[in-house]
Amino acid sequence: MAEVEARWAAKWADAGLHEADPEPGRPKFFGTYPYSYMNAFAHVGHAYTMSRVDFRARYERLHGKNALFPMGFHVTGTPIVAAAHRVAKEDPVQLRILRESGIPEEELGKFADPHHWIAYFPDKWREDITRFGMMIDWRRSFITTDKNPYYDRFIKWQFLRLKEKGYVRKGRHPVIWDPVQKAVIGDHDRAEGEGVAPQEGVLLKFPIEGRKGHHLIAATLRPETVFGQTNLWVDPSVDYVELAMEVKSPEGDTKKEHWIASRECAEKLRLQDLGVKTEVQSVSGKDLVGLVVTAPGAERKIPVLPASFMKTDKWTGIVTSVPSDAPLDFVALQDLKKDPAPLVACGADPALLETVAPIEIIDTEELGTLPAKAVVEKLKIQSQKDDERLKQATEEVYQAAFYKGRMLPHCGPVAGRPVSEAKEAVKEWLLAQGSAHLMWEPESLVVSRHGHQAVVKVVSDQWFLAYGDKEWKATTHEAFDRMEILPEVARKQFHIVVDWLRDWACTREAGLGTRLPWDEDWLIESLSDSTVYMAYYTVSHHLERLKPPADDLSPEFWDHIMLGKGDAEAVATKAVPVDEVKRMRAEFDYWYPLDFRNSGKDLLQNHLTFAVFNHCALFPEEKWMQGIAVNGWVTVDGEKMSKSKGNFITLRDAMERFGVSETRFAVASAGEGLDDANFEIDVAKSATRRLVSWLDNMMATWDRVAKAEDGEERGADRWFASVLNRTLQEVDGHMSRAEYRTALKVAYHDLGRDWSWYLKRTGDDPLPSLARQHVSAQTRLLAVFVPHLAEEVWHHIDGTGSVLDAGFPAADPTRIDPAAERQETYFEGVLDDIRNILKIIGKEPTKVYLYTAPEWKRRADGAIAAALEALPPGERVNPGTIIKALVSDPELKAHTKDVPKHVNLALKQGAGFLNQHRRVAGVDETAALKESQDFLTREFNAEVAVFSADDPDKVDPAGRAQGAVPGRPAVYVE
RNA sequence: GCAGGGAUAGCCAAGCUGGCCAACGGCGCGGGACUUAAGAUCCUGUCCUGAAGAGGUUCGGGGGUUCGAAUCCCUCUCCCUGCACCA
Repeated sequence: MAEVEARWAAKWADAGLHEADPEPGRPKFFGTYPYSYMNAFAHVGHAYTMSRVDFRARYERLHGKNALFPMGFHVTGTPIVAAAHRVAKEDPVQLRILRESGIPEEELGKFADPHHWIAYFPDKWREDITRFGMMIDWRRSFITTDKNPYYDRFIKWQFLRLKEKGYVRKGRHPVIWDPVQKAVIGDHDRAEGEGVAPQEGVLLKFPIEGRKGHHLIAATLRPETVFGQTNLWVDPSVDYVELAMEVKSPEGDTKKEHWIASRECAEKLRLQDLGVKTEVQSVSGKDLVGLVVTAPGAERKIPVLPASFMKTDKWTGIVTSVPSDAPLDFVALQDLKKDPAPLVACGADPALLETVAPIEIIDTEELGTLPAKAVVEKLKIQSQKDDERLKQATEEVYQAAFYKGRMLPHCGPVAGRPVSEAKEAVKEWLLAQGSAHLMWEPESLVVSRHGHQAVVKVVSDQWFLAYGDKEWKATTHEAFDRMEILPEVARKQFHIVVDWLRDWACTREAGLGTRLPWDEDWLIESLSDSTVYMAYYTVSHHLERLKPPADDLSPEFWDHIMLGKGDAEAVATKAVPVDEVKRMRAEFDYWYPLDFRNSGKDLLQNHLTFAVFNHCALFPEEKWMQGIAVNGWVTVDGEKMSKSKGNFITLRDAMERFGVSETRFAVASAGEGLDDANFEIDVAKSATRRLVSWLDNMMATWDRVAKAEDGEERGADRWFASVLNRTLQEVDGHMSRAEYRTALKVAYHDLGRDWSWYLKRTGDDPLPSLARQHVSAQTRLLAVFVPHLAEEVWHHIDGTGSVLDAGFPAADPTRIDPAAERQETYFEGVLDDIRNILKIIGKEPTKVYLYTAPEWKRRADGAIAAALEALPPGERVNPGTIIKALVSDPELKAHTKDVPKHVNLALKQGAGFLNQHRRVAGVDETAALKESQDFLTREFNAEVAVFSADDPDKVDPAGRAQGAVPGRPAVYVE
């Protein structure tokens, strides 16, 4: 088989079979796979997803379309650069990853250079994918970033135009930041805290009594609880700092203030651009204890008390205390009241404590109005050091308060409102008063690969794609409504994503990429430079051929190619003359819009949605994307693929181990729809003998029937003709809905089984014309899945052209014959009955007698069925009425005695009766069985006699014939 | 928590516009044929009972609608995925 595959792969390459050029007037199909990131080899997951496009492209081509499937390679972003950097530093983990993917030891060093990655992996991908038989037009391939000046110009054009339309905007944006390296820490650069995002807290300012303009600051995640503040906590053993600030007021002007917070906090305030001017002095925590401050929101005087539970590197190092709703505050306060020594040690008056007590602010229903107290008592928390249980308690209080709680009447502007609303409202209210600011902190600990604890920096000149824009969203919704989405359930998901998508930070400081045309300090981020590049495929091969200076590709050039704006003459250059400009414009216009894009479901909420947004923004409606298909992850034998489990299979491994066609077969069988697909090793392994025997059988069958003439048509022939033609219709439907696994099941497994049954039924004597149709049709169906083998068979039976251009096997609807199929189903039912009897009596038969039902029962059943069908819904049959009607039928007069019994038997089956009656409609049971007598004799190795119960000469040693009913002949074996 | 999707026989997995469903198909397992043998292949069986084609109990738990429910409704339990600035 490997020989067949290699031979055809070479021939296809020579003939340029997979290259597609515009053919005006011929319908086209343009399908794409989102180019993969080039930091590793292709694995079976990639193979699964790209095979969806390959199958579809082949299917469309069989249907006569001019099908284009191009593929590029993505290198934008930081991972390659970061990985190369790690190689340079001889990071053992990184080196092991490369070694394990099969890179020879002596070449490892080359990977210290990012450029080696972007040269090496695209080559390997192309090799693997070509061998895998993907129908790709490689002339159009390219890589991203400024390493490809043409693509670079294209992306610049895209961003320039997006900006003009107001879709690229500048704004502030929090990022996870390494304060020592002074760099953003992406997920892949983290030693700890993968997936952790910045979290917004509300920074509260507490004016110190008697010191105008001086504030202690504390942060809270629950601004709605400000009404319950009773005190502040500071750590007496810590040195805080006093900062001179220039703070933005809500009105927009700046105000000079002094803030006191932890030393670590000061750095964060700087990074977050909150207005730090200078550090005035260091302030001992001890000196802060005993001060009186005004609690913002509550506008109440509260004391500053000592505690030791807070960490100076979290938020401000000062904590506002709400003992009613914060278990930790409650416990700390309890402890301090029990033993005021720490307070006294700071020289403060223990009398301060007298006025401090929890204040009810929220009715949580299940936990009452003092939820912290309730939970602390419930969990029996004794100490403020009991971290584990305090965390649990806090979580429990929050759940109860946020989702079920209501603010009590004295809570100012939010009195009576649900906590879930109050939270946001209080935040806005405090901000508007100027008594609060926003501050960010990582949700949980993040440590960079350099070993530094991350903080949050607010980038102030960050560029965004305005996916939050209402009108843009509306247009995008419209596009999704019109698109073909497979599977259909994904459409709802897309609409949801469009709704919740916010502005997207689209620029980065580091990595590879295209520079923002108007602000060259910034690089366009990888999910943003890949949204409309499918359009670039339509001309990339021309640019590679002409090799113009990159400057020829002005924004106006792209306007003309992509949008048809302006004159070809105006954008033509020496290297790109007018006729070439026209050619490219025409080619874009021919292939666009994109008909189909297939990706894994992980890209649903970012890349795929972005792509539709951007198409809507840049292109006129008729060039919007037409179709998207989404597929699930790939598991191997039901387990998630992972290097550590040792079940990670690259595409080249798979082809090496199982073979090309086998891999394609297993990948097609792996799954469909949004559920995870399962690549089964056994399926891949056993595919060899399956496919070899398929190939041999097709060839042999063809040779046998190629020139033979048809004899008389038999029931089995009509049956198989019907099944075959119905199958062709079904497969067409499944393919069009991207149900490739089902398509393969029906086209290969089911049809193959039916064909075997047909051969068996006819004693290996198929009708030659039908056999020819079968071989020809199944070969063309399988050209989608195992093209090399199908090509081999096709060449054998036809010899001209590729199977890809042989046309999708059309069903002949006139050959679909439900009666013939009913007859076969009937016959199989009889077979089952006989087998069942033999199984129960447990002996080998020597003679089998079959008696079909007498005519009068058939007539009676017709009347019963009619009566049942005429029955108004909800009413029960009255057997008496039917019996009366039947006995008055002159045709049934002779059987008056047997009618009641028959009717009762029939009605006892309930709904089953009607089904069975319909199943044998139009079947001549006696003829059907007689025709199959030879078959039955072979099958049971016994003499088989068929009689009608009406036959006066029947042989009926056991008197069974009377038991025959229509559809269920009586059986007697001896 | 929010959003979306699930729960089917030993496992995987169809069905889910209500009746043709004891429930497609695959794997696994039993029996048989072939073979010196193993493997492969083919046939056959695989919820329980049954010496005549039958009956009984099943499609996460509970309740309901209906002549009839794996399929519709309610409810409970459990599971998966996403909640982003990362390719």
